[in-house]
Amino acid sequence: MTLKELSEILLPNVEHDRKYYEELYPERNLPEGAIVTRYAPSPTGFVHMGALYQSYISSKMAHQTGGIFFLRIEDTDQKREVENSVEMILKDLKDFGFNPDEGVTLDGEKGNYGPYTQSKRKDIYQAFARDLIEKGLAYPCFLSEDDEKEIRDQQARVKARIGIYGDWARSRFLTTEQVLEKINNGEEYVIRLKSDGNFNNKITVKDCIKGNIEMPENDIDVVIIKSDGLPTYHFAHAVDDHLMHTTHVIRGDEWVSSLPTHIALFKAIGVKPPKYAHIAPISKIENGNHRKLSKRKDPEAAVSYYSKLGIPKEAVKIYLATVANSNFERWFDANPNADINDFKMEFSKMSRSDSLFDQEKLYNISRNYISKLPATVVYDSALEYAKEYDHELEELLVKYKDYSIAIYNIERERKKPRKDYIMYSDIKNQTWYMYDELFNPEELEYEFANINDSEEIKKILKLYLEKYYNEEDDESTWFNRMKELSDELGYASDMKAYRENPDAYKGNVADVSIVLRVALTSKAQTPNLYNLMSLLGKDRIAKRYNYFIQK
RNA sequence: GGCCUGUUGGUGAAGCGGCUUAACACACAUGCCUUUCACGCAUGCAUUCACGAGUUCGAAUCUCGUACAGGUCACCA
Repeated sequence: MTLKELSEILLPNVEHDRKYYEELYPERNLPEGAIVTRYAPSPTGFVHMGALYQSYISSKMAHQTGGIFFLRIEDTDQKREVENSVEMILKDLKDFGFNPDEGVTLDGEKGNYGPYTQSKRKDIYQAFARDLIEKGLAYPCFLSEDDEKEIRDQQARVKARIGIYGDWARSRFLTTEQVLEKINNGEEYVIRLKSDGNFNNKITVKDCIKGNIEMPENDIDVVIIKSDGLPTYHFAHAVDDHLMHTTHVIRGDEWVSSLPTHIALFKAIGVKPPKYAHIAPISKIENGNHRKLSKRKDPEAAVSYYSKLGIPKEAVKIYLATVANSNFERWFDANPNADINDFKMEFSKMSRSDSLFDQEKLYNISRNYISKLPATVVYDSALEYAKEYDHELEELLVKYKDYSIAIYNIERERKKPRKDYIMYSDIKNQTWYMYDELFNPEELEYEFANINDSEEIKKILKLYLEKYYNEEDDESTWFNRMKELSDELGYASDMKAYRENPDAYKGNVADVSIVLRVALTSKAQTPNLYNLMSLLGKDRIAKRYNYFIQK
């Protein structure tokens, strides 16, 4: 019996042969230097920072070279599949603007190199596996789970390397007759690579990020087709990235140790491996040790965590860019008005070791990002946020659109804007007192400071309303009136004079202004009082002050 | 245990043989400015690049060893 015939018995029902598929997916016609990358997640739940980071780098590297970024779903382990994962992945990629040019998309598949879901490519993998069997580069293995355990135990006993290789790969030595007999007995089998590698040989792989990595050559007879007929990750990677003409495989560095396997597989298939870029993980520190950010253990690892907080997507992107390329921040400072997509990302600037996820830094970036936004954009984003997470805020924003925009505009659209909000969930905490619906004096705690005697407070408020407040005043007039008020009541209007001789006064204009501020908003710290007063208007000011005067 | 990788301040890190008495940013601290806060400005914050040895006129940068950390050794990706 020929090997070809054997391959047909081993993998029956294969529709096409390898040659057919090679012709189906010709070389891509791309400009010189264009990079083809992919993001190839398993559908196992929500997207976390590490995955987002990876997809960012992949899409960026492809797009800045005029290449292709595609999405492939690696669902060859059906036990681990989580429902709706693909939808979640797609949504996050879209929200962040890491749109795949090809592959699985919201409205079906796109591109000429599909299918892009591995479970739909079974025939392709089997065609390639048949080809390997035919060439004597792969063989069926009938080792059961128990057999493998026994081999492992024995290897441990004699201190040999663990694995199915060399003489340990017992099914390698089966005759065709024995193979046929086992099949007839209904024994299950997998297809393994018949490795011709030597562990004592060294191979060198040039990683785009980590540089040259020297490793022993693979001599393990890795499984390429599982007993359910689906490929292992390793084999699917080799076949898919060959057929889809991926130029750069960008993935987490937990994969570097399987590099020898992958190199061996590409060699068996007879094609040149793609370039590899293994990115270091984003970690957190726990009990003094670095630990990769985990989907299960770290809620702050979920991309959705930041949506709930109202951190703008752009800010997250900027943060990821600073982690990805150490020179990004410099560039961003130098080009404050540039589109961050114009930044040229480079593999050579990526860290070889893991980075600690720095929430403070993310928040700082977010704060700066929001501070530079025009008030109308802050409004739109806040509304979008409120619609999903805060309906009370949503109602207020809808009802008082222009008013809200005016609030956000206080000390905003200028060179050095205020930086009040880190995230959209901060907005209500910092502006609630501007809305009568949320301002109920009976329930408030007023944060009076130096001046807290209620008679004195009454006196200040009363005099201010009667004599010094005028809605028409511009800011400097308004401030001068406050100074006059201070003088009349024995508070220093000149801070320098006060500092030189504090005992000569009851206090100073700052103390007085705090009374006016707290009585109006209940808070000791607010944006510019003049602006707040202008927005609240005469009637509301009088109403809020009279609450104290009549108390 | 084998194989691979990494280790620069509280954090992200730059630097990759002399221009480094270690850049920049975040955080922190102090002061100034100021009607509060925030902003802004100024200053401070690693005598030293895990440790030890070696190469060199010269090392954070090259080599070796040690320690520590991470990854990986599946019919999971």
